[in-house]
Amino acid sequence: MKTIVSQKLIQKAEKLIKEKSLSVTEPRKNILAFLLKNHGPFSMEEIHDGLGKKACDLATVYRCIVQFENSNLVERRYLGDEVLRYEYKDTDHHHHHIVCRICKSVSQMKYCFISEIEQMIRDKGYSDITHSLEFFGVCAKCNAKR
Amino acid sequence: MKTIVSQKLIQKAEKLIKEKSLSVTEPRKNILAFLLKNHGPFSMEEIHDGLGKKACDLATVYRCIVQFENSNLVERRYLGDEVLRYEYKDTDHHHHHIVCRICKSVSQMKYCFISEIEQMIRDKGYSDITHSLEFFGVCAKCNAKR
DNA sequence: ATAAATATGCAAATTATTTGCAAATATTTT
DNA sequence: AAAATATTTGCAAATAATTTGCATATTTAT
Repeated sequence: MKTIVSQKLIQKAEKLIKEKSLSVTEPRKNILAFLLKNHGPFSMEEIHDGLGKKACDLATVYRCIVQFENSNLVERRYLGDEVLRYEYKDTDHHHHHIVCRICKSVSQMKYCFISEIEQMIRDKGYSDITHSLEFFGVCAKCNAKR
Repeated sequence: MKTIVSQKLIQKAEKLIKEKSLSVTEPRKNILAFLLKNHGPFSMEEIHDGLGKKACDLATVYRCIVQFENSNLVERRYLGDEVLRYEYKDTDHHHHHIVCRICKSVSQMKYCFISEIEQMIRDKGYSDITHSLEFFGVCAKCNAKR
């Protein structure tokens, strides 16, 4: 997945990083540009590999991704195996994934109601469909405390 | 979360293990009985601790849980942190979870459409609600091969 | 341009998970 | 019911994933 990232994407990455008032460094620009170009989601290693000759240390990938996550630039995905993966969080394009249990291919899907979604997935030729759905929020007790 | 597990639950666990034609061992009975009694989901460590004096080796918990998962007795949950958790898979009670981002409390929820669900969660006093939804299946390409 | 603050690379530490193997337990066969 | 076979367990060691300390390099603020 080593891909050449255009100057344009590097600039967009830079802009996004600045908007979150993080310092703009080479590794951060490269990592974010990579995620802008390639949808993913990717594991830490895959991101590291994907940077190719621009590679920074793997520890730096970990540190950058954690920061991007905190800044809401990146979101973490869990796809059923034990690996956590990360992708650029485009606020305008909320979506979910269809993961093949066998070949692990990942394709994207627009959001809609569950049963319609499952039908859609079936229409795409998938079988044995299951899903994982979890909600996160701040509970009443914690809301009362703040 | 050390709880006394009744003889009844041990027997139910035994029955379930037999039905999957796995050999019935003390650690397996105890682990499954614990999951029958306590909803969870729990991490490997939490399960291990939960067994209390009946504790087997932590490695055994790992091995048993993997087998239960393969046999569809247990399902794995990802709740947004980096820990994988496991719970008894009751085929009659498909459900999802609401996880508090702050206190990490977990409560259960019956399945329904997303927007209705989110309203329901809001009604329970949660705020800042997000969710994670992924689908898994066998893709058309892989289906063609088998 | 310089000073202060922050991030990086590298190596080492930590943590989570898996594995090999001998002993123990469970299942199957007689 | 006992013996033979197969499977599982505990323990310790290995592996893999993630995090950390710290000196150096880079970035931002002055």
